[in-house]
Amino acid sequence: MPMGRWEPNARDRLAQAAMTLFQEHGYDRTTVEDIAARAGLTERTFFRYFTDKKEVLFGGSDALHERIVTTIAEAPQGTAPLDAVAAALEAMTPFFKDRRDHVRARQTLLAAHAELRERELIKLASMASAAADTLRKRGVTEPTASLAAEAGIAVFKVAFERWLEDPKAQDLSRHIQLGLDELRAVTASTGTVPPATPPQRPARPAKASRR
Amino acid sequence: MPMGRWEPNARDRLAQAAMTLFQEHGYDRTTVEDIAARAGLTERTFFRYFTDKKEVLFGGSDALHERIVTTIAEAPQGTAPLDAVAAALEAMTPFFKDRRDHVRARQTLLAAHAELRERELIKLASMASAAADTLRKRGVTEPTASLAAEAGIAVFKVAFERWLEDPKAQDLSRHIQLGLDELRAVTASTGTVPPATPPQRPARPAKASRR
DNA sequence: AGTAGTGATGTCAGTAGCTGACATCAAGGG
DNA sequence: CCCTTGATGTCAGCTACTGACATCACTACT
Repeated sequence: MPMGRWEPNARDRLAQAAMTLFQEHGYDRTTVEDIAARAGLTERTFFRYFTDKKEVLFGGSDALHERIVTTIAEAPQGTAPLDAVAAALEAMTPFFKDRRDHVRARQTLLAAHAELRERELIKLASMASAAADTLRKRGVTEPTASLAAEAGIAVFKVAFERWLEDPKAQDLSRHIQLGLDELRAVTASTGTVPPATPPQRPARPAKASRR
Repeated sequence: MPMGRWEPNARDRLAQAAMTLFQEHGYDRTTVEDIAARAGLTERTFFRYFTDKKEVLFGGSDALHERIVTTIAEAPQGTAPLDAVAAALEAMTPFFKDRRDHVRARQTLLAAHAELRERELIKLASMASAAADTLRKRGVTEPTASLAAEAGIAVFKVAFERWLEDPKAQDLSRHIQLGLDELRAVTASTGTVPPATPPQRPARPAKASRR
């Protein structure tokens, strides 16, 4: 069984080399050439696999993207938009399960580099947009589709962050559920008519005010 | 009254020069040197005012940021989190009023350049984060604060987009109001129980490759 | 077998975004 | 009148990224 002319999995090798070097020497003190060299390739080849130096940290995002779309597309007839989105968020969790440490290391990098956070945000936005598209194909109209999708991503962002920090290490899935509940609570009973009964959590007892 | 040694408003001149050149020749065929030259300055000086070539398109964002924070901080005691955020969104609208054409031209640029959209997204995220901080100072706990803030930004994104496309040219303010209402509708009455009546017909699950 | 094609990679040269270090020079204060 | 200061200019350099072209093992077809 002759091996190919080149070592296989160039893409993965590059991604791994990058992650290692970023952690060892920091993001900006690692040049693309360094990464390529460590993977046994050249800079030019790196840019054939990744459009960007940043992109090397976002390998799994296509798979996530697809998972979201198919999950929403396959939701049972009559599922409410936000429930379809919730199902999609749920369907994302396996990608992170048992990888909390790895994910956390990645987040540390993102926290230190705005350019990387920018990339993360546009990936999330692109997922929201795809989710909205899919909802629209199911007959959901605007602005409902976009709002359900964007709200879902908002929940995911918050849940994800809390999952990473959770000392009790509860499932991401659990945090998503909590986030959704909290979103419903936050949007319920507000607007022009204040609730008769104060919600929960009065840090400072205050008189009800209207707007 | 002798003028200063240099023409005043270097920053504004740079921003204007950039906008003009971007529209005339496109974003990436305009070099920073071009921009600086048109403003009667040098490339080096450009980078003293803007960290980035991209940043030159995001001049007003600090003012917006501040407006959000102060509006939330000054909301009456007892205002529900989402209502405080809604007030902040409302307070942003004057920045755009009567500038729809200019804003639209800017959006055209963003639409064509992912790097610019990334920057826009991180600005919005930073506003959400600031809004959440301010809510927290008012005694709102996590994850309520973050969710209210992120949901608010989600509403703003959708409202903003619809405002730009609205053939009836209704106020941004109006679109925000509609967005908030729709958000409340989307999050209400959902959860585990789907509605009895199915919505409209979905399109056939089609093969679509994104990205 | 011989040959032509294909695909992943390498080589090279060039552009432009961005930075650090240092120079300049008018305005204002003492 | 000198000294400081702040906005700008000059210069050199790094590196992310791109286009054009070369290479060369492997494949497929004749």
